[in-house]
Amino acid sequence: MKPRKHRRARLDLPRIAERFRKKARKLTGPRRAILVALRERGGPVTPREIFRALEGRCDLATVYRSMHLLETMGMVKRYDFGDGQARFELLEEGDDGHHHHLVCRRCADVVEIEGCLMSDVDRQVAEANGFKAVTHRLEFFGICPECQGSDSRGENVTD
Amino acid sequence: MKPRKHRRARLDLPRIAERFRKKARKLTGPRRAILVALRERGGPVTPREIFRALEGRCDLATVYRSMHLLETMGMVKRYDFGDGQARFELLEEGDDGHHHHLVCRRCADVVEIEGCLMSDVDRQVAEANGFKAVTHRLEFFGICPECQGSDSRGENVTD
DNA sequence: GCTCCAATTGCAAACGATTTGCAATTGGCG
DNA sequence: CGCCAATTGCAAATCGTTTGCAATTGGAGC
Ligand SMILES: [Mn+2]
Ligand SMILES: [Mn+2]
Ligand SMILES: [Zn+2]
Ligand SMILES: [Zn+2]
Repeated sequence: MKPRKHRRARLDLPRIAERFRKKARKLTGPRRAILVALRERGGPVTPREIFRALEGRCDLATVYRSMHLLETMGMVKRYDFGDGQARFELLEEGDDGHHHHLVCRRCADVVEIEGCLMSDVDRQVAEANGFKAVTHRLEFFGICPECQGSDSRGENVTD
Repeated sequence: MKPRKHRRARLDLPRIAERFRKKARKLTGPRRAILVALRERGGPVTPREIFRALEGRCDLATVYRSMHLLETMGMVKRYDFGDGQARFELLEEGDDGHHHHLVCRRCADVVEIEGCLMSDVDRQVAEANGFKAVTHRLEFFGICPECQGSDSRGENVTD
C-alpha cells in the first residue's frame, strides 16, 4: 500500500455542492462532473486531464470556464509547474491552498510538501524593498525514487 | 538617481562575443544585437521585448532560436513569472543564474532578490521524500512603492 | 581579399494551451 | 410545467512559441 500522496483527497460531495450553490450558481451536469473529477484526484490536475476523465460529459471549453469560475469562487487553487499548462486543486472550505510541490523531472510525479515556512521571508522581502502584500510562488523539482534507478540516458543520478 | 535594480548590468561586450565564439558558433548580426539588448537591460526580458528593441534587425523566430541556443550554452537563464511568457537574463561567466525576483502585481516592475538561502531546504525536501538533485523555482509577488498610493480600485493597500 | 558551404536567417505556416462568439440547451424558481 | 437567464458545445480566434524551407551569410581555408 503506497502512502497517499495528496491531502484533501476526500471531500464530502453534497457539501461541495452546497458550497457551490451558496454562491448562487447553477450546479449543472458538467460542473458536478468536474467537481467529482477534482475530488477523485485530490492532487493537482490539468484541464485536459479533467476533460479526459469526463469522457465526453463536458466540453474542454467548459472545463476552462469552470476552472475560472471555481478559482474566483475560491473553491480551487491554480498552480504552475512551468510546463505551460495550468493545474488545479480542489480546496477544503476555509483553505487558501497555499502550499508547495515536489515534481519529478523525469516522470512528472507530484508530491505534496506539507506546510510553508516562508511567511517571515515574505515579510523580510516586503520590508527590504518597500513592497506590500508580498506572497510567493515556490515549487521544487528533482528526481523521484522510481526514476533514480532506470535512468533515461544510462548515467546514474547523483547528489 | 534611482538605485540600480539589476545586478549584472554591465558586462564587457567583446568578452561576451569571445565567450560566444568559444562554443564554435557564428556571431551573426542578429545574435550580436540580441546580446547587446540583453546586456542593456540587465534584468529579465521577454523575447518580444528583445524583438521590439531590435527594431527590425532580427526576426522574432530568430530571437526565440537564439534564446534556446544561449540557454543551452549557459549564457542566459530562463525565468517564469507565471504570466505565460518567458524571461531571460544574460549571465556572467561562471554564474548559474540561480536567484529570485520580487514582481509588482500592478505594474510588473521587477526587483532582484540578492542571494538564495534555500539550499538546505532543497536538501531537507530531497531527504524527506527520497528525491535526488532537488532544486527550486521561487518568485515573490507584491505591490511596489509606486503602486501603493494610486490604487487601481480606490481601496488602499494594506499589510 | 575571394570562395565555399554549413550554419543561420526571414517568412509563413503549424502548434498547443487557452479564450471567445454565438446559437442551442438547461437548471431551478415560480 | 413553463420560463428565462445562465450555461453549454462547437468552431473560430488568440497568444506565445516552434518549425519547414528556401535564401542568406560568417568565417575557415586558400
Ligand atoms: Mn498540492
Ligand atoms: Mn534577475
Ligand atoms: Zn509558501
Ligand atoms: Zn533559490
